[in-house]
Amino acid sequence: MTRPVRTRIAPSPTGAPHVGTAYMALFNLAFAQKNQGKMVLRIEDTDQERSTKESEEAIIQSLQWLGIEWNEGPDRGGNFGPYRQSERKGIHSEHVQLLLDQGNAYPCFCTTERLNEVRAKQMQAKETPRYDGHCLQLSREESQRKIDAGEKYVVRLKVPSEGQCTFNDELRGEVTIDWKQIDHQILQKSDGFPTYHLANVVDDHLMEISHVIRGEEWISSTPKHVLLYQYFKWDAPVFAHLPLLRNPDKSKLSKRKNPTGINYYRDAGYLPEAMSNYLGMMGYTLPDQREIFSIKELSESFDIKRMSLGGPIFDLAKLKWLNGRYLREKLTAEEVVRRLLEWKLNPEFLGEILPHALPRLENFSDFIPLAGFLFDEHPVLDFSSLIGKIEPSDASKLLKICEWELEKIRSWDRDNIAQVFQNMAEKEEKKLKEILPLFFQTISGSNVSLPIFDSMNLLGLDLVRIRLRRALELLASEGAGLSKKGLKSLEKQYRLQYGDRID
RNA sequence: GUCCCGUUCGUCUAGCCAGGUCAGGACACCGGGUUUUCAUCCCGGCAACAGGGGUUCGAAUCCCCUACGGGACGCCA
Repeated sequence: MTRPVRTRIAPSPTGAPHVGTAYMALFNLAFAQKNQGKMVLRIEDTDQERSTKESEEAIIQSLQWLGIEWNEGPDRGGNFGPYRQSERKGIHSEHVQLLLDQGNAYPCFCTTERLNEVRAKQMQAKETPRYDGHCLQLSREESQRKIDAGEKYVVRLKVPSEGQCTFNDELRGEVTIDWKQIDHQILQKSDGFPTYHLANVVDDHLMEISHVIRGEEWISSTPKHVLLYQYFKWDAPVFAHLPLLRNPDKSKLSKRKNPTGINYYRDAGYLPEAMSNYLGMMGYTLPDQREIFSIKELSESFDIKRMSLGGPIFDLAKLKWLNGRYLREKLTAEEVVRRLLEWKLNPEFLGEILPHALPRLENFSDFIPLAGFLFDEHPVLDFSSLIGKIEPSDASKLLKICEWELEKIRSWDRDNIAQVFQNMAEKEEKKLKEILPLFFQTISGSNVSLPIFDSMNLLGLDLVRIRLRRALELLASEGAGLSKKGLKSLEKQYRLQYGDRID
């Protein structure tokens, strides 16, 4: 008897909703639907430092925008809850305890410093960095004494030191990895929260997930998961590792090189059905080679074996073409009008713009030239207007720093944005007035426009970022860009002056 | 560096598993037509089996090696 098909998507709520998440979700959904199964949304918020409620809400909202529906999740319940890992901490610790009792896991008291040293040494010796088993030598009594004395510790997975692990990947067949390559993975952090590996395996099992369909990046840690299933004496699910979406330079899709936020595409005026259609054709083609299809059509004929394994490059040009076809062929004129109104031509958004525009208006005709850039995917820039009186090389530097600094903003609002620029002017020992024209041009493509901080606030980080990048590209094409070396030294200097970057 | 995964036009891909069609389609690009402009639409063109070796009458397809690309190597997921 085969078990009912249950798939899951397990995003970590640590930032803006990512197209990669949507990509995986789409195929998990298609697979579940094709097999009369269910899809679960599980929020993996075991990283207490970075997880936020806002991010969780944003992820749920943007997946829904795309038309991706799940059967069970924190927002709608189900019989296998809770669906938020932070609420399952007790379950996870019980399982960690079980492993400790079995002797398949052990407490580790090593300091970060020691671990770094060991790692560095191994790298130098051209070995795969791996925990050296230092605390494995501790007797149970010794460990207990340390714990009782209040020493901080983590729990590590005991991994065989010889032999190899072979598991089956639904798309690639057998994959074999030496146990020697596998680290004694931390299962429980010193804050008592489980790591991904433990929580993921335990929850997948308890939620009766039959097929784990996830990104290729997980292949190398699958042996850890397989081992956990063995230790717990559970049947492992079927694993299928999908290719990763790529930047044009073939590296893993990243916001530094591509808009990766789902909301970017919404805000830039793409249709959700075009977006999910486009994602569906990354690495997959319907048996009849149709290019225009809905999630429902994708699901009806979905065959996971048809996935291609080479990482597809996320190409804006084709997405744009596809979106155009939806606009022209799939929607009626009335529907397009309605969508346009829903998008940005609604009283709420116009109402937010108006207070900034009104003092500058003499008649309605003035409105569009003034505020049009808020509706652009990005404005067309002109080199000499862009740099104005500023040194071109300074311009590149400021734009880059601005990008890094804006990414640090926890809550995107006018005041926090203004603060970034105040701070930047101070650190760069320039007057705000001197550096701002550059950003007026970058954001609006003009120096006759709305107040810059409010404009940025209205645009949102994603749309601001692409403008910064466009400006940077223009400068580079005029020979005023940052060289690889220049970027490196700028980053170093930046860290000193502004603190670490956030990725 | 070590291990794992991958590789068909610039890009997304069909074909591969069950060897035998001028390697097909789409985006982009170029050219032509329709359109009072532009866009749409239509027609045409450019363009790929990473390299080498094997198996075979025959290899994009099966096997091996090399190269290249990617991913993983965190008290992130």
